[in-house]
Amino acid sequence: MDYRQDIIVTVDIALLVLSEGRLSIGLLRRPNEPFSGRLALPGGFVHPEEDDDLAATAARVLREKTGIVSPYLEQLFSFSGAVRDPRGWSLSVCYYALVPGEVVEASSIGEFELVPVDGRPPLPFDHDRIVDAAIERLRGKATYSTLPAFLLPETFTLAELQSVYEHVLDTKLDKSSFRKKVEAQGIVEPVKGVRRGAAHRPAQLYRLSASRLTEFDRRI
Amino acid sequence: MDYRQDIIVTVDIALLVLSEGRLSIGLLRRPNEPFSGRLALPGGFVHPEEDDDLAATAARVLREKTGIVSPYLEQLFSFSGAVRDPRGWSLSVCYYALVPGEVVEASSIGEFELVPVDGRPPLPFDHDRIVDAAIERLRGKATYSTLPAFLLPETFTLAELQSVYEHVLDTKLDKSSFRKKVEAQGIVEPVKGVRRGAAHRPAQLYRLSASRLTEFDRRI
DNA sequence: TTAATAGTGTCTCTAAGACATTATGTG
DNA sequence: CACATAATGTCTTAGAGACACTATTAA
Repeated sequence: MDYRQDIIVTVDIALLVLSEGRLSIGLLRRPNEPFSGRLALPGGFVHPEEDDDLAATAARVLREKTGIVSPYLEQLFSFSGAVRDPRGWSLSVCYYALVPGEVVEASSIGEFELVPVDGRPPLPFDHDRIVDAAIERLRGKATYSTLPAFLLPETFTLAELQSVYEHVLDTKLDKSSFRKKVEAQGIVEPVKGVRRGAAHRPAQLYRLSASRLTEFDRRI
Repeated sequence: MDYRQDIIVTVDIALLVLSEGRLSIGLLRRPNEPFSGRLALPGGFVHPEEDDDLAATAARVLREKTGIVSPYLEQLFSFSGAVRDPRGWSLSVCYYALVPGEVVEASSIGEFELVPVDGRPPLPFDHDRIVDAAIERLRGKATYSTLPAFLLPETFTLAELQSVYEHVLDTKLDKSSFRKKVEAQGIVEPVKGVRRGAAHRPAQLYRLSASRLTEFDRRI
């Protein structure tokens, strides 16, 4: 029995970066049809012989198309249907990646562009829905996890950490409350070194206590 | 160009029900190979001609295989890889459904079985991972949304609502605090009628203010 | 010294938790 | 009436928010 179906299976990746204080998305100019020449999310086909699973596909596609190895790559959602791709009934398993700005600047290649998510050009396929879903996921998890910290380099100051939460949640947070929360949840630990250079008291550097995502204590 | 790939695309559904006070999963005895005769999640192939998208596939498969039309059906995760299905490299887009016990009893058909999630038999494929992911999703959302209420019939008492949260979260909640929370979030509204029959004061009946999932106010 | 941000302390207010009290039905 | 659960109130405590105050650097 032949189980092959007429479904196009792809992986697309929403690469989120904080660039110049704005939440931005990584886009590539498409070299081929459909939508040749348009900016779109990096994506590609699954290579069953090469990829153990779709997470491997996502990491490979991101690496091959942008040169980036992301410290945070999570499955977002699978988008599907008859009309989202002009080639036919398609299924795109989408991932989102959070990357420090420094990583993008160090390893970006070719036709790669960072565009602020607000004010981005309309994207082909249903890529706008994908970007919106990625932002919503990031926002949602930001209230109860260390997720936004993955937009920062490995060490950071508490002011930088607060700032990234503020940008992601699009709100101002109180410095004292934020620090008390961070302290209570034990999500960061100080490292040797301070950030100096400005005309004020230097700031202690920290890193995440756990290298992977941690969720805050929650109760109903 | 032929975009067909050697990937088996299926949809599987984790049907969660509160049955006799225990969180349970709906299983079907498989009529065909692989794993013929074993209890497994309801699942099926995508029918591109018939299904607008995978959500439609999920609803159709659930209806055809169990007779159930679920009031809550949400995409869970896509599981993939070379080894999870003996037929080859496969991709299963999984959904989870929450259904009131009454709906299952009214419309179940054939070889359908409800099994408590604790103490279920080992499931074929990677269906145990899928069930675990569904429970984890339900638990996670229970702390900040009305999700557990979809395990109840349309009208319910506050004691029943509290009980379903307690079963899902596997914890005891304080009656007074729970009611204050429910009141503050405005997630339910009273309907005409009370639940009587026991030797004590009758309980007011309520329903969800919004027919769809609502999330509680959260802050970092 | 001044300006700027780092870092901490204090007060208030909201809400969760523990637990008591009143309300209202059935047997 | 007895008794069970519904429904509400009270007190305590934890934490968020607002904001003041001290600390430490570069210019």
